[in-house]
Amino acid sequence: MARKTKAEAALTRDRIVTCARQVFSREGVTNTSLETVAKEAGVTRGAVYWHFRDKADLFMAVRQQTGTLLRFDDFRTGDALERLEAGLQAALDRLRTDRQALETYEVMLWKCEYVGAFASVRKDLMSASSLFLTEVTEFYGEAVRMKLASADLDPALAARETLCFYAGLLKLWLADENGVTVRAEVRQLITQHVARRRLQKAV
Amino acid sequence: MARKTKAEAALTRDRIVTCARQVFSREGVTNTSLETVAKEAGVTRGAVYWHFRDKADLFMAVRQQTGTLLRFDDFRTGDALERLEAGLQAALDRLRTDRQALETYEVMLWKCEYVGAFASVRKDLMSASSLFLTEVTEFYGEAVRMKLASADLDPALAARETLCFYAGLLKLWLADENGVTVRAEVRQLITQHVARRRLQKAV
DNA sequence: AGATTTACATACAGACATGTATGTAAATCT
DNA sequence: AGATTTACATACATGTCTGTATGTAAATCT
Repeated sequence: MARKTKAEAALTRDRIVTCARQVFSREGVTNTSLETVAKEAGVTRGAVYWHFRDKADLFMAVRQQTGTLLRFDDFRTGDALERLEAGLQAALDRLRTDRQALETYEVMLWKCEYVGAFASVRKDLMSASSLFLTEVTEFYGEAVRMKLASADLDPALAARETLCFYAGLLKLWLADENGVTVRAEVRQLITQHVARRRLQKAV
Repeated sequence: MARKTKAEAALTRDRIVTCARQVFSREGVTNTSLETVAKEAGVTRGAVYWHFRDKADLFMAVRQQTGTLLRFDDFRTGDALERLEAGLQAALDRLRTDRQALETYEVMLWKCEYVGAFASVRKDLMSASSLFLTEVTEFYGEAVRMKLASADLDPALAARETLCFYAGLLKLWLADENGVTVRAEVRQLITQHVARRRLQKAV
């Protein structure tokens, strides 16, 4: 077949990744055949196997294309607890407004089996959790030092609770299609969660 | 083949369910073939198809065999917050001590794609979440009435936060094989989560 | 300008899973 | 005791997916 320009090839690759995400989210990772992805992208499996080693590799590309939801570095203003809340709110905001992010995370949390080649992805997720813990522990440490939070707040333990809260919130938010469980009140939920750690400000 | 007694047949069915759970947890639901399950159980696919319509049906049986983790009704002593905590602790205790429960929940949370015939299972899980909300909202309502918690604690909102916490805790606990993220401190985590809702008892 | 890659499409070979149809001997029913 | 189910095992028919091998015309390199 006629060889494509490097730029065209990059576009093809990107189309494959985008379509893979959509098919994954419709049919689940294990059930999607590379044939389906290829057709959706207007190419053949030849193109898919040219750009990616196998389905697991393609899955990694889907994750990378979307990137990470939570980026506390984006928030530099306000006290530690305000920055923590801003980061969490922004993550959930992105799910609400960015369809790509929504699809990717729905695949990761509800439509993927972490087995075989995908077991390593689960370890990745746990590494991300460890990073989360480090960052949030830092926030709580600062909050205690600045007297925003009670002196007997254990930063590491509180961070773990926040991690659980966040993980569960993501998972439930994605599944809560009619909004009755958590979707309608995400904002308040996050605000309240952080506020509960603040001194003298029971909610 | 020689017909089995009703009792023998029931044993066969149970063996199939047990083996299905193990294979699911090893290979993921989508990747397990009924042939593998059958072999593991010492029968042929004929037996599997006799007892179950298809893989989804078998999956339901696996869930039913294990039952539900969280049963607040088991705890009748203590105040509302104590009963809530006892329920949560018991659920995580069961994961720790009951291998069957552990396998089932690992399958449900990490090794199953909620797509196609399994989409309805996700709705089941969300229904269970609604029930959780009802029960926990009741606990918090009682806590407020009994002055265990601040009067401006919103029971419904607090219950949603607890739901997120619990969902995330389960998921992370199951993935945290080396215990660094949450497994080592589950007990404290739960205690702290509930305690934070109690008046005058910051942790 | 010629040599070499590249970016795919096409073709091939094999494995594997599913659902159903059929067979059968013993358990259960009447 | 005979008729009927039952609890499977066996056999069949079919579809689907994977990975690789090969072909090819145009980009890119020198």
